[in-house]
Amino acid sequence: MAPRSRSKRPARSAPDDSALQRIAARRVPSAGDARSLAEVACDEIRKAIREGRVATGAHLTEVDLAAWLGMSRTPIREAMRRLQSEGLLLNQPFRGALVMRLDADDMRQMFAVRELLEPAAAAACAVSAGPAEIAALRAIVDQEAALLDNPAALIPLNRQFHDIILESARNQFLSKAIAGVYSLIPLLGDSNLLNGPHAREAHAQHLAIVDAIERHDAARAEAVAREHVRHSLKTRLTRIAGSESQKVKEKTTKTRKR
Amino acid sequence: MAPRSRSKRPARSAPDDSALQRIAARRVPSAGDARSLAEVACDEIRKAIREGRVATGAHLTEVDLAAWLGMSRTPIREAMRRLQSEGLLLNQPFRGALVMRLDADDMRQMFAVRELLEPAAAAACAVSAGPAEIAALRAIVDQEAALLDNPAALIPLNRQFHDIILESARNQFLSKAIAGVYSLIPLLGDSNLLNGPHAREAHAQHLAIVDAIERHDAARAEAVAREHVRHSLKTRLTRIAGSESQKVKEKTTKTRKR
DNA sequence: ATTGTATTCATTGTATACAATTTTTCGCCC
DNA sequence: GGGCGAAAAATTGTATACAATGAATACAAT
Repeated sequence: MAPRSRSKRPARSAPDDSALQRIAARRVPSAGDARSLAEVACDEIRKAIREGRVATGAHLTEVDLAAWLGMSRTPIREAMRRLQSEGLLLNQPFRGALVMRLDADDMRQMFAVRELLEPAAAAACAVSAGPAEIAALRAIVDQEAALLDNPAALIPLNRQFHDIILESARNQFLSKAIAGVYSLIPLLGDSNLLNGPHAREAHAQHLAIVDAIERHDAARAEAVAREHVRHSLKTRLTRIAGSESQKVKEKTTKTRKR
Repeated sequence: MAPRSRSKRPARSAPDDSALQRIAARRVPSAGDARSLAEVACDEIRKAIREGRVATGAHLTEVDLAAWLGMSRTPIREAMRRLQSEGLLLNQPFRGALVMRLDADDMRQMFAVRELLEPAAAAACAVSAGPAEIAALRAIVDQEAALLDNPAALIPLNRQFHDIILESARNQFLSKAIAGVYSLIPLLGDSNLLNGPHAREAHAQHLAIVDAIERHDAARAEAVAREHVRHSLKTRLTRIAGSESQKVKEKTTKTRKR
């Protein structure tokens, strides 16, 4: 037990100097950050899943992840438990955790729930949104209009848009239910917004939703939101059908690591 | 296959022989139980909340719970994290976790979500339920009819009824969304089924739902399920209004400290 | 060769020590 | 008496050692 004098959390002795580890440590120690390692681990694993660095169906164990992120098993355990309860990981007792994989049927189930919840949120928002919230929504849609050819910028805007609607709906249970579904969207692969025509239609629907909310027309907001969800599912299913033939060769280029 | 040590989790050196600890340890060691202490802690804390042994708004710390249940902080931490993500506990950094308290407005929000999800589940069940599932539902409703004056027996039946419908709906995301809401119902206090007249109406509605499901009449199942949720909210709100005057003396269960 | 059994391995569960950070308390000066 | 700051207490975060258990494997007997 050497009395190591570790000043701060960030720069631990990391024999593993992979890029991921450094990204994790770069969380600006100056500000009153104080993020726990468990949170860091959670975000890193989420990001790795979202970016496809760990394939769906991959086998993750506590020791592997601990070595990978340069921390002990304790925060890793906590992160894995959280990701399991979110549904991103599937616990396989004594055999590691699997990165959840969703097939087309799962996707349809997910969108069936979104089709229930998101229109209800839009309707509730139309009822209770104040001027500030409407202005915020309008601002986002305006930014979208200017960035229609920049999918990378569109994605966070889209998230903000839906977050504001959810907040304005003023129903914590509705928010939590939708959040539970949203957290699994990364498992579906790339965002629909990378598809130009889809992004334009989505933007038009966002605009129609904001218009309806501004007029406090709950029925209209609900209807457009429902159409928005349906359109999103349709695009995804089309993409799946289109990439069906390419699936085979993708297998070969998959993770060669570990 | 049992020539080896049959000792499950050998009674750890527990200087604390509180009643709760023994109850936790008495989880039939004969079967292939193998429940982790974290699960035990989770269930014990849930039960204590449900039975009102810890008041809503109470302050729980890791060390207190660890001493209470006779285990180390590690499994307690895991249990608390789970309960926090379920929404039963609210984390107050460095001040312990609060047992969440729901007011009448929270209750309305919760039931608004139930009114979205449960009718959808009933409708989906009406579409996809097979003979076995319909028979199971019918059996439960029959048992209910015989136990209308025994609320304690009615409560698990009610839970089974809704669980079967949820399973038959064959949508894991819908199930998870509803489960997320159900887990907070203990925070609302005693079950509505303790109220005789309500129990009878609820039973009649269950019967109507099963009839609709058996005829695969999704619209009817959905409508009755919606009415079922609304009725449940109405009963709860009436009870709150009625017990409003008694709230003062409930304060006595607070924890004494310092 | 197959099957039953013992051994080893991999993985997870739990306890404990310690570090870090926050809240609280207490003494001090004004 | 009331702010102010430092020490103390309380609480949580993290690492690590070890125990327990499921899975895998080697090996012997038939």
